[in-house]
Amino acid sequence: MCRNSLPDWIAAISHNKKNLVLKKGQTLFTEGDAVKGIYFVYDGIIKVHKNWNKDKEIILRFATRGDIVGHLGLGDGAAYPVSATAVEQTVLCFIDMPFFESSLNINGSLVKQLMRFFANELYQAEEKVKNLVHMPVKARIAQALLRLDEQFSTDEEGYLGIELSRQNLASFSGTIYETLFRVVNELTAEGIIKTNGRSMMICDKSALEQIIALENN
Amino acid sequence: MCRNSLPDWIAAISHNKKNLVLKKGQTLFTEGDAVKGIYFVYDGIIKVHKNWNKDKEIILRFATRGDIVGHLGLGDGAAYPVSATAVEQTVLCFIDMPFFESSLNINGSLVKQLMRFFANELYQAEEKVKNLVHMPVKARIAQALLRLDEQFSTDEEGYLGIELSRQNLASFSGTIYETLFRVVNELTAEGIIKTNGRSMMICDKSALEQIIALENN
DNA sequence: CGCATGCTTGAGCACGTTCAATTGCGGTGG
DNA sequence: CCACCGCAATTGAACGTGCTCAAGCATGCG
Repeated sequence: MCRNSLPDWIAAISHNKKNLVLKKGQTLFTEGDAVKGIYFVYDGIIKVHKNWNKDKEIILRFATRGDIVGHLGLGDGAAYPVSATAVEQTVLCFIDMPFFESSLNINGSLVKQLMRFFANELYQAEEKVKNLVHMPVKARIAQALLRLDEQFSTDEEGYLGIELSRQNLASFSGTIYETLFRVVNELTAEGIIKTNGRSMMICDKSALEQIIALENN
Repeated sequence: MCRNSLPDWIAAISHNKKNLVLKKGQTLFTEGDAVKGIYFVYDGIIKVHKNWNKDKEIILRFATRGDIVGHLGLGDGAAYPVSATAVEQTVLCFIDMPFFESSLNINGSLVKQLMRFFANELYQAEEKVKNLVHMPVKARIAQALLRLDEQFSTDEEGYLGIELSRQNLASFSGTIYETLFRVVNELTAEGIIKTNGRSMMICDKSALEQIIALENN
């Protein structure tokens, strides 16, 4: 269903494995950590990000219920090339690599699903590359908001189902705190989004799409 | 061997399929084209790129002998999200999707290799995302040169085994023609690279690495 | 009550892009 | 053989976006 979920097979694999609970802000693994296995998110939100310079990071994606994390460990590298941190309290299950590999050997359909999943992830990543090169900040932020809107359903009032600090939103948009601020202010002033202190609400989705479209002519 | 090659299995699949020859500059497919199958490069170089605005593009990667092209068609989209164009004369073989899918069903090892390949591609793409966000142009160009150096072996004099127009190099570095120009001039003046009109030569690899390292502190 | 920490805003600056003008060169036709 | 044209290479100057830095507020906690 969601492009990022492998609902059934992984669930089947993982159902008798031990669960893991991460509190908000806790980190699951960090760039450079040795690959031990992969993780399957039952509930909550994990951000997958890359750091440099202590207070600079770029958030590549959010993993939520039904998503997997750490799958880059399936590549040739012996270490994770990304970090994973809980954005809110998250329950996940750890599948050690030997077990996972043997599941892959037994279950051909799982591998195919996984391959397809990777293909979609790659698509997303390359789209992001393109956007970073040719879109101005405001459009990137608009895009980021729309992606959040797709991925996280909204509550009854219409607020996004993810509570993201501005810092995180900035990192997800590929910009810095202050810049994100001014743009969010703009968008709020224009009546396109609003915030209730906790989360955000997109009031005018087509306005966001239009901001993005300006660059794609 | 090379992270981007699937030497044996695909070769086995493809050995009785019809070959295809593309002249320099010819395009294999364009963003939005319906996915018909995937391609396997026997010889030559294909650039995989995304376009917008007629004369603006970003080159995501180069596919060369042993690489596959069009594999994003394996994702959920019905259309290629990228374009593919020959940088020099290229021989490749087309494998239609039904045939390829059935090969995947028969040959579990192939799927696993492919999955691993995707994982590595994803790693590369995410690395690129990071670099675009936090590196200044000069460092990105240095990085681009090093990647070319890795991927394309050098001739007896030490020149890169790829003849890339400056326009292409700019697109690969995520910048524009003029900017690339000035930086290439700088690098030449500093004695780090040189050019013989056809191709380029990296004279001082560690100097390039140092330019990149300045940003990663 | 005072210090610390994070939010907010302002001003300046730098990098890289844009635009335009000039040069160089190869091909073509007179 | 020279003159002209066209296109790509090259350079210069100016502009704008978005980042940096730092000061002003607010909020919280000892």
